[in-house]
Amino acid sequence: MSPREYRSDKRQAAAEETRRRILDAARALLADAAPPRLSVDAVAKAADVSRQSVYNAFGSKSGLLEALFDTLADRAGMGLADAFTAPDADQALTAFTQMFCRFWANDRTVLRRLRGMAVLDQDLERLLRRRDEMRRTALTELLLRFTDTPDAATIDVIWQLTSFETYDAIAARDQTRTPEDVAHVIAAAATAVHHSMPPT
Amino acid sequence: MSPREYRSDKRQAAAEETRRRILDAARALLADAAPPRLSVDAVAKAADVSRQSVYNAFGSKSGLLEALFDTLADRAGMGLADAFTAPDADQALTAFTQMFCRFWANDRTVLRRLRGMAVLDQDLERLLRRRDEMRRTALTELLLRFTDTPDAATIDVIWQLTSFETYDAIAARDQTRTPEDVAHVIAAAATAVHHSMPPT
DNA sequence: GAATTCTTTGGACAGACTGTAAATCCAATA
DNA sequence: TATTGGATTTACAGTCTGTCCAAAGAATTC
Repeated sequence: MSPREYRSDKRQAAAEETRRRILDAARALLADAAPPRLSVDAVAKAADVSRQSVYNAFGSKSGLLEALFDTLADRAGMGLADAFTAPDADQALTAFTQMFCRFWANDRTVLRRLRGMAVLDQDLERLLRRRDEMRRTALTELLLRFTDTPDAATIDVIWQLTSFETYDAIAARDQTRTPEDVAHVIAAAATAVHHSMPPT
Repeated sequence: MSPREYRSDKRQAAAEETRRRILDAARALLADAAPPRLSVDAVAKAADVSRQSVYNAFGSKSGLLEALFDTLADRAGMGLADAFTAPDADQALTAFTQMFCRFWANDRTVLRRLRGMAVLDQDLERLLRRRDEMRRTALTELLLRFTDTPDAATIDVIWQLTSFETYDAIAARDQTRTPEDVAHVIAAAATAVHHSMPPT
């Protein structure tokens, strides 16, 4: 009748381990060259785990994709210190851009596919939107350090310039460009737009 | 043995008609608020046509999506005359931007979903890439009228600024903006980037 | 050691979807 | 009237998601 008190570290650690294995397998599959579609079955096989365990750990395919995106996205936003300690707006914008381009470059294929899948998956879509929104608030804060009332339209444009879509498109245009090159191109555009900002 | 010479206008017209009906139904479904997924069955039902007819007319679901995108995209590129007769680069870029924004605004939801599906559909992906490439060559030609050797990186950025992704993101940020407002915001950014173009 | 709890596994199943095939119907045409 | 292209109907194979359940394995508590 009265339930026993259970507090296990080994079991919890093991569960975390399989979670991690599944996420790793999913990431590897999505990063692979030709994945026509990502099935839960394929992920389970790649992680050497039963299909049921995937549902056990993440509830659904959407849950798995959301968790995967979160693990990738959590790494972003970490290195924004450079941008926020820059002495002027140009250097701040450049640091901001570089930071995100590094992040986009890291898991480019995976991110592109996740974003594609989000179009058909409302939960995932909401998650991505929330993350993009975080980038925008960070950008707004950044510009507030150098401008009293930054123009909303300008922020929107720079926000879009620092998006994954822009990085992916520019990087795809010229395969010889390194992520740093792409960041440089985007940062130049961002500062140009910023300089043309109308006075309020 | 010898096949009759059949040249029917009525039959061909009827076939065209069902094709059109199917495309219309698919577009309507994709434009609808909450389409969790677009199945061939749903399209057939909405077009009041058998599922087999869809395969008859388009071969596969990919074929249907490609045809749908083509009918939408063919309307673009029509109204570029304004841009190519503009007296200076700024007006040309503005006309160019407005033209595409009008197009993006027309079938915004459908385009967004088609682009999402393209991530999981190689044929569709190739088609979209080809269309985007056409926009880039048009843009290059346009800038060649006012600049001897336009900077490749600058073109890439303006190309991205006039993309559907940029339009969609900027329009989504502020629902009160009309398509013309969005075009204005983007055109301002494009001209700013163009002005900052490094001399060659 | 024995009971208890959590996790994983395997199999089976319903339901939705894509794509193919064969038989049939219908209207336009020769 | 016989023929033909297109549309319909029905059936089927195969894949995928998501759920249920019974059983096994392992760690933890008593």
